[in-house]
Amino acid sequence: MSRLARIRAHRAATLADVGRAAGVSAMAASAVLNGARTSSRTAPGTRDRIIEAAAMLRYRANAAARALATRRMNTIGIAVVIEGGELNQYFLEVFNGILEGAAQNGQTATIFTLPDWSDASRLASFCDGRIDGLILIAPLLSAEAVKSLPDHAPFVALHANCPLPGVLNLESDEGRGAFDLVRFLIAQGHRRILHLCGPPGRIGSERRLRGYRRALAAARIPFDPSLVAEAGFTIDAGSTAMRQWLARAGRRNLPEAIFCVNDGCAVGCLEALAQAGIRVPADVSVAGFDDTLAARTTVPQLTTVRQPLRAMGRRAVVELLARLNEGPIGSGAPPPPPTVFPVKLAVRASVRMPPPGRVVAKPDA
Amino acid sequence: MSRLARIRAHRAATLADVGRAAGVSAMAASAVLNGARTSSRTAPGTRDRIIEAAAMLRYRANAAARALATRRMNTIGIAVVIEGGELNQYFLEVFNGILEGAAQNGQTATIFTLPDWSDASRLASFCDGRIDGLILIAPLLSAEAVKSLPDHAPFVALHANCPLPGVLNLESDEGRGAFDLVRFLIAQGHRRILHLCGPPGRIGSERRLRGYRRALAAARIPFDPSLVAEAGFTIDAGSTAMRQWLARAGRRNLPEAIFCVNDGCAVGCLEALAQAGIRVPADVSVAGFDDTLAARTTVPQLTTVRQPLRAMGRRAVVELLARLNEGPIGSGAPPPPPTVFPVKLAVRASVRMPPPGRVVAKPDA
DNA sequence: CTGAAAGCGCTTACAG
DNA sequence: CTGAAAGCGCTTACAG
Repeated sequence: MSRLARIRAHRAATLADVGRAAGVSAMAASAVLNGARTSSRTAPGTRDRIIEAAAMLRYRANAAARALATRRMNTIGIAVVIEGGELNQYFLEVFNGILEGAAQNGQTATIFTLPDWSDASRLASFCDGRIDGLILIAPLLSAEAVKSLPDHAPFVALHANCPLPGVLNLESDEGRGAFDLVRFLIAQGHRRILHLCGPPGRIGSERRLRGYRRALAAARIPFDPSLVAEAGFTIDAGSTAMRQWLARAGRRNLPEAIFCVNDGCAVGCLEALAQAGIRVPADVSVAGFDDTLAARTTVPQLTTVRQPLRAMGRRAVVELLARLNEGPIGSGAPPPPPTVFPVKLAVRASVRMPPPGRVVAKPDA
Repeated sequence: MSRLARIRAHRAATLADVGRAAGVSAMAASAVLNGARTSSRTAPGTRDRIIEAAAMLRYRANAAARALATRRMNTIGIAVVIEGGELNQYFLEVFNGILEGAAQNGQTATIFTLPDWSDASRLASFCDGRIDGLILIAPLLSAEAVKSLPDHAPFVALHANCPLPGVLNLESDEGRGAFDLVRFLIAQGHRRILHLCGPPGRIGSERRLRGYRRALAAARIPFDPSLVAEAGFTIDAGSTAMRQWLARAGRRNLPEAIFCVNDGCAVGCLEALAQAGIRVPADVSVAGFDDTLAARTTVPQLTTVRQPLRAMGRRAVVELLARLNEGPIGSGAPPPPPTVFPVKLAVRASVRMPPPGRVVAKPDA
């Protein structure tokens, strides 16, 4: 196809076009423009002519052709479930990290959204050459389902619900975070602490609940089952659960503090409290978990537990690329040991501080 | 390569593998498995054998090879600037819409993040076959810069700062939204209305400011330049601007209402007011713009102007695909007329309602 | 230092 | 109804 015809058809210039313009073969052009290894094999004069021709024609190597030849698309896939039709804030933070990591490594990221995790074959269908590997965001997959996934693309998971064969799992020390947070609430003088917890069967829910119970035990505060109410990870879940709890327990039995399973839940909780005319933190302290953007957009801002979600996203990319370069591991392999990221208390205005001068008993002294 | 060797190398099965297993040519397999047009050209028995073989081998058409042959990757690119290292809430809403639209049309989406809009050649480098077209999110590009973009991939913009040659621009009726919002504030009895505005030179800032001024004029309220303070589109910008305004004007000169250029700015404004011990809406009403998630995570929730950001994201996908199928338009073409989406007032608790029974003068009666 | 050849895995006319 | 051939645009050995 002539250059003119190509322009008519609005096609991008090819290596052959560049070669022709520079009076060399497409191959020589390839070596100069894209070859890392053989970049010095070309004579300087030829080299310059090729580079000039490429610039003039605005040559860009076609990614599909290159991928076909090299078996690398330089694209990372991200599989995430959209709940309630919305990407949540947790994902936004992780995603920021993944994008950073990808950019640093010359990769781009493609998103695959799923209605739920029930259909593992949809995951398999993503591994068709569009991506080199896949990051699973908080997957609710069984080990069995993972075995049916193709083994020519590596997988890395963030906050997987259970160990997955051959899939590296990045998690954070949620139990510790919940423990530290509740211990902090106790240190502020609170003893009657309501926990709006997540759905059962979710590892995140369970770890946070266990951290709550351990902190109570450490302070010798007896566990009161009526102070645990099932909510969930969304704003709606938080506001509904809080409203129901208030209706049941009555306003006179207000807890001193509320530990919500995540920031979204805490936002809903704040909403329900505001509607009931209950002030935060004057009447009751509220805390969340995750330290997503939502924790800084509430007024008062939320005391919460910071998960290093961006760092985890970046790390997921690095691990994926490492696996890609190592070659396949095989889904018959045992789950690699998870990588656990530390968490950190983020103290903000939603928790009432003890009045100055008042001596507060150390919870675990 | 034999099937065994392929397994060893962890390669996916190819059309040739499927053909071999079914005793037909790769071509026949292609017609059955991927051919839309010629799906009935194959004899039923052959057909079944091919389908069975494909299932057994877990065949997936290689996307890179298919893209090379068809010139379609079935992937949409999204170009967005990350400010302050973070994707903002505006983008999250638009992105949700794009993902929905993409999923409905069998497309996936790839994100390209930019540090700023100064380097149009980076945009060009995305159009290398990885994507079929590009959606520009709030681009700050000159018409000149757009002319240097390749014309073998279509572009669609959301909230472009100026008309872009050959690029469809989706915008919303921001001026009208600001007018309606400020008229509403006036209808609630407010006359002294502070506007925390956006940076100059940004079309969004200017349209909102103009809407504000038109609403004042319609109610015969004289424009007071000391009631406009430059803030910006972020939480920090809002809180800084509000703090400075309070320091300058003094607490005795509090406005009756504050119209913030967007929700993020309003969150910052609420923060500054809370720190100063000023109650919302008892002491002052506050309103935002955009109706992002942040508008529902503040206490009290924000009165704001709803932009149909998700619908706009979905539409961007549809328009892009339409252009893709029509064939190229050429960057010499004049900017197509923009598509303007309607906006809608979202009334929430952050604006004080007039006491019941009190008669409020209609602002434009 | 340079080019002709083969191959990546698919699709699209074109023959039979 | 089915297959052999050519081509998409690149890279990777292999000759000269």
